[in-house]
Amino acid sequence: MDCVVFGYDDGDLKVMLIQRKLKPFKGNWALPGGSVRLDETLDEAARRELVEESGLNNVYLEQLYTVGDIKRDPRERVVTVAYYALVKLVGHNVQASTDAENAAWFSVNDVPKLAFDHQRILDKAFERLKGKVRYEPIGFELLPGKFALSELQHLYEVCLEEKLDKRNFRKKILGMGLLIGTGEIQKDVAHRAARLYRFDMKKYRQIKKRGFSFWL
Amino acid sequence: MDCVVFGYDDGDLKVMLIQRKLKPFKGNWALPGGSVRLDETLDEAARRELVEESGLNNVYLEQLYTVGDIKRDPRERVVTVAYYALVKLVGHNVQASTDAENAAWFSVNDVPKLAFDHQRILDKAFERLKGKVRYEPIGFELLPGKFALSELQHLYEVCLEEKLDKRNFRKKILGMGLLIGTGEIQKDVAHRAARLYRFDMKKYRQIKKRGFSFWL
DNA sequence: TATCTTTGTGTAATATAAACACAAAGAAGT
DNA sequence: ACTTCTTTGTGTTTATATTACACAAAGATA
Repeated sequence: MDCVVFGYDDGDLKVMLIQRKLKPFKGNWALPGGSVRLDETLDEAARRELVEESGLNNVYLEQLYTVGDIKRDPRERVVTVAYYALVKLVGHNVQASTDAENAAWFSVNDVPKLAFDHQRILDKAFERLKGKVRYEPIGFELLPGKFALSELQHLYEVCLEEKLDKRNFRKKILGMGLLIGTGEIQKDVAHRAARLYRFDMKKYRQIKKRGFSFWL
Repeated sequence: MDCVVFGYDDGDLKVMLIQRKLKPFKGNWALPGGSVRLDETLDEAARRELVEESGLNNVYLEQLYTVGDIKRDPRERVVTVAYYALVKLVGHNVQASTDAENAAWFSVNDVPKLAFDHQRILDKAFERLKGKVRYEPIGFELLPGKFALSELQHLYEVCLEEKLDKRNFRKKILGMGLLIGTGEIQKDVAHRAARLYRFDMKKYRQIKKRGFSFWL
């Protein structure tokens, strides 16, 4: 079980990596992961690992795919189920390192050489995120509960690797009626403060049942 | 490893099932599947199973997801990687049964009670097919090499579970420039014979690289 | 020759997406 | 107090894509 943990911080999409302390690829950076216990489902295992390695609870988690190439682990044949997670870095004050393991966040576009086939898994996870962020409102999982529209737009630009038009973006996202103005505004910014919104997940789930589809 | 094998025949989307000869769920219908050997990748295992159980070679095959619920097999904890396959039933004259196993094709909308959690897997596979058929040209994997536009449209209607407008469908699919008229027409039909087309996979792969995206 | 089913074709109306610029808020510096 | 700077917030026009819709002719059958 391996997990690609994405976070968004400082206007940049990050991924959490840990430095291996054990033999194959010792010292290399790798995706956090572990073994699935006999008394837990795959999803439970992924969630447990996430708590153990990052202290993060209650995050968006989704199965990615399963890799079973014969030589992916030099020692023996290892099949791994890969997951990816989206976590709210800002404000959550994540301790990236637990267990005395060396863990850190890297920009997805500037990742060191990874152990095993973890780069391939990371690529696949990013691709999935890129595809899914358009038709499911998962981008919000990476932002704090309250955010400015410009932050949301920038997140989308990073995930999609493409520039978006400000007015069209706002028209579309506000037109869906899923953002609620909190009445609050940004603080401690060196320019005009933007209004803060939150995503109305409850409403989304309701209208989704009635055939609404998110699209950006 | 389990595999959801879809076929399209008689204007209907079918799925291949085998009747279990062994203990848990003996006599019940189930998805074809088997164990992954130590010297083969997951994809190879799926392909091998497919040949063994249906004689089918060279089919579209894709990993679906991995299920690891604790009690899905009453005997012990079994994790299975589910695949789905799209096969050209018409003309290929598939022997659905090999191995003295009892195998048969069922309409996806009229499936008997399945062993294990196979109904869930089937549902998930159908959902994936439904989603993917719109943005990847995988529908053609279910049709014979040469087909009439009305057949293609009907296949899409079955996969998407929605009626399509004939003129708009033809406009769009022909407009992509990926169908080649073979010059041939239908034979042995009790009405005006339709022109036959084939899908230009080579061209698709080329223009896909240049950013073209299939959409229906 | 009449009947039946299915093919093959175009246009107008509507909806969606894309392109585009500027005034005002508010913090920082002078 | 004033100027400068960065960022917010807002509509309209144009182009493109999607939807809705009907009928003549092909060819098999009786």
